Amino acid sequence: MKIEMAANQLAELGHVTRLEIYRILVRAGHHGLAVSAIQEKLDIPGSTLSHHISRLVKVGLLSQTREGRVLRCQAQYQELERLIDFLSEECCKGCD
Amino acid sequence: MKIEMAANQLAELGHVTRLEIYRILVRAGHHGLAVSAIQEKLDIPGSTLSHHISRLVKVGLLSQTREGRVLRCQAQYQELERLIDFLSEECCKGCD
DNA sequence: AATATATTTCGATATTTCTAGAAATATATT
DNA sequence: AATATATTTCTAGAAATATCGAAATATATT
Repeated sequence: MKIEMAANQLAELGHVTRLEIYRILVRAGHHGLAVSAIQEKLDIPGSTLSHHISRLVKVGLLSQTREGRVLRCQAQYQELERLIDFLSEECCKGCD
Repeated sequence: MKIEMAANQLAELGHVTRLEIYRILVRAGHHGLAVSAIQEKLDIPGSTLSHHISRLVKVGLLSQTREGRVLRCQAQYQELERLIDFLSEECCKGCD
């Protein structure tokens, strides 16, 4: 993973509301949750929620699939894995 | 780990220069590196470097120890571990 | 086609962050 | 004490981000 990509993903996770959204979806499993279900859990305006979700989608941490009127959001687990691998890479290579 | 703490740490890592600093120190091992050594690797003004380092220190991802005129910076590995644990926690609890 | 539901886009304001030069501080050396 | 080295703090302008109401869009239902 390129460092710019890692920094972008970390920055998006580095906001309490977005991290809450992300964690809810990580816990929810591959099937994910509808935007409306997330909104019920968080109690924030739709426009704000939509803004945060779209940022997480943009950096690849979430995906969305439409089911009729409902948009379902899913955590992209393999991206989290790649990000964690990046952070751990060559950890302590020059340890004493 | 509280979510506010995790978000703060992620936000600080979510900046290319800071992530570079942090990765250099993660690779460097427990002994760490002097601020001046980091500056040589990155080629940025001292004030900018100092600003970024102090932000990483503030959220506990780095520590600093003075050795005479030199300030040595170290990655706080256990904080990274805690952060990664937070991100992975209850991962896919409701998987289908 | 009209209406209802779900979600996003727009727009505007408030706040935060980034950057780096200049000045200040801390320690070491002479 | 004077000077040199290492690093931080101060400052301020530019850029980015956060928030949310209003309007727009997409789909479903009647």
